[in-house]
Amino acid sequence: MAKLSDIIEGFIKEMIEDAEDNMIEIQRNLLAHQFDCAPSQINYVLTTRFNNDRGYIIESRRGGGGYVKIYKIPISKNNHIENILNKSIGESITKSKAYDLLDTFYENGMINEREQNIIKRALSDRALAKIYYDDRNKLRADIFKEILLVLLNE
Amino acid sequence: MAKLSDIIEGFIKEMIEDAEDNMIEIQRNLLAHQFDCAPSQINYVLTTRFNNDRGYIIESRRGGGGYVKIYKIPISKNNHIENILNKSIGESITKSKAYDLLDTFYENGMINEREQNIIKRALSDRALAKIYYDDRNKLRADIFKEILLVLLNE
DNA sequence: ATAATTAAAGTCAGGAAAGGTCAAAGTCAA
DNA sequence: TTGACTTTGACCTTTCCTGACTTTAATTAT
Repeated sequence: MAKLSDIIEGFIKEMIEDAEDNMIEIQRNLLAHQFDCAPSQINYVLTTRFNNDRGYIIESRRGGGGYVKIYKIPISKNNHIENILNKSIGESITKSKAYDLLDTFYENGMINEREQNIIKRALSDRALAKIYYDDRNKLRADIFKEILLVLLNE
Repeated sequence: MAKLSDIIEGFIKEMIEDAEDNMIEIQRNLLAHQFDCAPSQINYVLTTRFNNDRGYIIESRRGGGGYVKIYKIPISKNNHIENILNKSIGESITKSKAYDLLDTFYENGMINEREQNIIKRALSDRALAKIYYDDRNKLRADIFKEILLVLLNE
């Protein structure tokens, strides 16, 4: 008996395959109703199956006319970066390692100076100062991977 | 099903585009009647879509012969960012408010699309998912402010 | 002139329609 | 039988839209 989450995952993936632009828009409650499950299970599927490690970006809005958009980022250009995403960054990354990677990206012409500055600021200890040291590197990894998907896109 | 408020927003923006002096004058009740909605919905659209942060100024008069004037004001980059830094962000900022500001930056040519996407990813709920909801907006404000400093110095 | 009437626009609380969070309970394989 | 993964439900937040009530200004009647 395949697990429901797997079925929903497959269903969403098919929808994305069929879409022209690697993006779909769903309504959480509607989908939950189709699969006769709790709406929050849709969130579970999204966070476990459509996360940034797997190359997906999610955007959503609440309120009347709300929606959930799922983008699949095509990563073909450079598997070098794919490795970085999964191996060099992983669960956790220090500031200096992150900055090193960004320097490399800059030298390779993947990002310009201004982009480099923006990303460094976003990952800086100052920006993340409120987070306890133990958790900071994990958070930094999350933010970095999310940003990388933008750089990888196309 | 596009939301009515979005449709009204688009309609007003087109009117402003077509105007020579970046200013239009409307009548609230008339517009409400055109779109078959409550007059107060026009106010809702004005306050959510044509506010200061987005670079608009509203001026109106009640009573017979009343009117609503909407001005689009040209915003100078540094001034605008400083205002945002001082007034609109503060200790804490929601995702949707931050995204809204970024949309305005983009529309005014202060950032390009890729920069917009990078910053949106960095401030997304996904990137900050590990942080408990209550603290997330505070962290988002910290990161956003750091990033804005980069945009200021160029 | 003053008062009454009419014609605007503004405010605000609240309902409805979405999606989000988190912890507890359930399931299942090793 | 324990630990990882799944499922659920109670509660929360955001966004949209409306209607009753208020305020202000112009017009008309006295």
